[in-house]
This record gives sequence, structure tokens and C-alpha cells, in this order.
Amino acid sequence: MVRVRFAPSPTGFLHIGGARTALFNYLYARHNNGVFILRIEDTDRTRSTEEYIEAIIEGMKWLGLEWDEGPFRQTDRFDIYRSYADMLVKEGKAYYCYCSPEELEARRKEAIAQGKSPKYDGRCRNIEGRGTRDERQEKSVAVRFKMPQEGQTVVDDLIKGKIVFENNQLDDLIIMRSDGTPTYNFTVVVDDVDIKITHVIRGDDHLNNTPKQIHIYKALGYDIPLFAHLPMILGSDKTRLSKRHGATSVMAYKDMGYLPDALVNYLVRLGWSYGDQEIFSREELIKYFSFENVGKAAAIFNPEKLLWLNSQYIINAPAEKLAELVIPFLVKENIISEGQDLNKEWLSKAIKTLKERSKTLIELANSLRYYIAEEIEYDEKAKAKFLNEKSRDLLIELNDRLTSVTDFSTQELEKIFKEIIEKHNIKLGSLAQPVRVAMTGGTESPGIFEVLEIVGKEKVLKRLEKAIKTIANTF
RNA sequence: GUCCCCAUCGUCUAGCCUGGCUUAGGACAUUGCCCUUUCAAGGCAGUAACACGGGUUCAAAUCCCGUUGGGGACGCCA
Repeated sequence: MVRVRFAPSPTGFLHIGGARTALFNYLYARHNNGVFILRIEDTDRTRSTEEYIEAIIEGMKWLGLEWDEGPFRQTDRFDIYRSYADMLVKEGKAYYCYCSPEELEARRKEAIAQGKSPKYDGRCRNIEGRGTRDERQEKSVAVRFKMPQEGQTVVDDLIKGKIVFENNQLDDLIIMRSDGTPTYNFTVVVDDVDIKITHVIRGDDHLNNTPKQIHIYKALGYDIPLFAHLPMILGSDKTRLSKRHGATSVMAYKDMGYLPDALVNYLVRLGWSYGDQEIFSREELIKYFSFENVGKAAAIFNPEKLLWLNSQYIINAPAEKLAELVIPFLVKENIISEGQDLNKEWLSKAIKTLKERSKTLIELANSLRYYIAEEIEYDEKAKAKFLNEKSRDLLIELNDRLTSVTDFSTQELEKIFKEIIEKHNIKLGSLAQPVRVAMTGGTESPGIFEVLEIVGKEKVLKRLEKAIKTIANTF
């Protein structure tokens, strides 16, 4: 049975990199009918907050990465870590370290200055008559794990292949801080053992931690899980993705009008591929996912491709669904007021004309503005170019014709337009563009007949009259 | 500094494991054309890559070594 986990630390929002790690874990679990577990690594009490825990959960839910067990929290398990640490000390596999953080920092700096490896020198490793537990508490000492100092440790990574580490590179890491709290490399192992993790799937920034953790597994007497280290996501300047490169928080993409499935699709293709296919349903992702197709090289986050994917997802989404999703954006963009009622059927129809012109839900909302608004504001350039003496009579004529129309449909409207342009021997554009400006305020919109039908007779006539008046006032 | 990882168009990638089928394929972006009432969407076409150097081989993007470049780790952070 495959059991995997996503184990973020709540020191920030769910970000793009974390989301991808979570996604790969999720896909691997689902592909193998396994279990996906969420664990919150909050042992750093000074930086972890409840708000971030909530934010991470919110992000996971938005992306549709449902977990089967958890969220477990490490702060609930401090007693367990302590007893494991005590056991290791008793067995001589770990020891108390009396060095103060300041001393260690000073030594580390000196080692770097001398061009040496900033590794712990092991000076507390063999102190005779180590302190008792009481003495330890009094003196606030830390617990260090005894790493083997010779031989090699081999990590057989599912993505990177065989990696050999020289054990003399490993240093005796602290597993319990002097304040009695456990540290990361220790808690991961204890927890992964306790919740029976079979595959550790994480970013390759953890690759160097792996040999250390392997030795902790061994010291504890447990089987070592399989590892899969995912390549990093970098920014456009090839450095680690950060705020400097733009939005990195998953929920920021929700606010920018992205669809969660589009983000998921983008993220999965960053490092993973399935032939030439670009767009995948969730079912396909689960069916096709495998580490065999995960690349080894870091990938650069490319917002433009994400935007394209989002536009594709909007095009393919049912208008009814988009109608639901766009409402918060209509409110946020001040197009409707909070709680204002919109006819869902009408809204869906309007959205159908706008889907292939909107790359985000924000764009969609803003395009809906001219369908919904009571008053149209003209773009100055558009007004100057199309609302003038040349178009005045045409608009008047159209206005007259439309007043008597009862079947306000695209077919009927097209017929009327045709008659007018044939009569005056002009191109459709000469009539359509002025009407477009009258209806939308600008020169870009869906087909003019669709626009008229959706705006509806009453508003169409009002807008035509306003346009005619505007021309009269200007000329 | 030490250790680890990585290297195909600007970007994401296919091909690499199991050398010849490759004048290196697809996608985003970009340029042009078509469609067209505008804007999109769509269609067609174009520009564009095997980091470098050695080997192995009849044959290397594919295997090996080195160089260079990039990334990551070296914490009483995770």
C-alpha cells in the first residue's frame, strides 16, 4: 500500500513550489490507490502560525488536492519525539551537546573563513560522565545524533537515480534543541515511521538531508522508505522562485482569476510530461502519472504559459460554471453590488460570447461590464473615430428600425443590418463599429448581433439614443 | 570553501535508459498569412536548441570522461 505525505511548515502561505510537491504526492497516491496524508511541520514555534495553517489548507482545498489522513501536527507529538531521543541517548546513538549556539556560530564562521567545511567538530561526542537528565535540563543542553564517520550512504532516488554520499561529510546534527523541542530531520523520520510512509516525495533541496535521515531510520531500527526528489522551480532569472518573481502564493492566483485546474495543469507539466500532450483532465493525470516521466532538471516558472492554459480552461469550462465563479469578481470590480441578483441564464449566455476572449476571470468580469452597466462610458479614441457625423444618420436609421422590432434575435438583427448597409452601399463595419462603440464604449467586443441580443432591446435603444445625442452635442 | 544535483529552441518539454528510423518533434511566447463587422478564438506558415572538449563506435542529442555554466545543501530553520 502506497502511503505518501505532504508536509509543509506553516511559516507562510501555500506557494507554487509547495503546491507542486503536494500535487505530485497526491497524483502518486491516487495513481496507486494509495493514501495521501497532510502533516503540518510546526516545530519552529516562533515562525509557525495558525493563520498559515489555515491558509495552506485553504490552498490545498482550492486546488482540489484532497488528503485522506491528517492534518497531523508535530506540536501535538512532542512527547513522542522526546522519548525517541531519550532512547537514542540511552543506546549511545545520540549524546548531549553542551556547546552554546553562540559558540557554534563563532566556530562555523571561523571554519568558513579558513575555507574549511563548517561542520560540527564533535567535541561533545565523547565527554566522559555525560550529564544526567536533570542536569541536562538545568544546563539547557541539546541532543546530537551520532552520524557514522566512515563508509558511504547510498540513496537510490526514484527520480535522480543512485546517489552516493561520503559519511565523513555528515555531521552530528542536533535532534533536540536545548529548549526541549525536536528539530526537523528528526521529526520527519519519527513521523514518517509512525504514519507508515512508503514514499517520501519532496523537493530536491532535501536531497542532502536524505543520508542523514537514513541513518536516523537505521538507529531507530526501521525500514527506510523510497525517496523521490523533485527538481526545483526557479524564477525567470534562474534563481529560486520567490516574491521577486511575482505572485508565488497559490491563493494569489485565485484572486487573479485563475482556475484551479489550470494551475494544477501548469504545475504538473513543470517537470513532468506525457508525450506531447499539454492539457490533462484530473482523471488523465491520475492515470498517466509516473516518476519515469519526471525530469531531473530545475524548471523556470513561466507565467505566460500558465495564462494560456487558464484561457484554455476558461474556453472549455461550461458557461454556467463560469457564471458562478465570476460573481465575486463582478463584485470586486464594482460591476455589480454585493448580493445583487443577476439572471443566471442570461449571465451564462453573455459568458458564452466572452469565454474565448477572456484569459482570466477578471478579464471576463470586466468584459461583462458593458453587458450589465446602466451607463456606457466612451473610450475617447473610439468615440472620436466612430461617433461622428458620418455615422449619425446610420445610427438614427438603425434606432428607428429597431424600435419596431419584436423578435430581438441575432438572425433578425442581422437581417436589419444587411438591409441598411445594402441600401447605402456600405460595408458592415461602417455600421457595426459605431454601434459597437455605442453599446460597449470601445471598439472590441463579441459579434455585434450577439452583443445587441444580450444587451436587450430596451438598453440598446437607450444606448443608441445616447450615442446620437452625443454626436449632436459634439458637432 | 566542501558536498550533492542538473544541462535539447527565450521558456516548458519529446527523443536519451534499449546508439542508426532525426533535414531533432510538440507547446507557450514571437513574426507573417488566412478567416473576419472589431477583438479574440481557430487554421496555416516562419524564426529558434542537442553548453563545450575529448573518447568509445562503421555510426552519438543518445554511452563514458573532463571542462564550463546553473541550481541546491552545509542552522539549536523546515
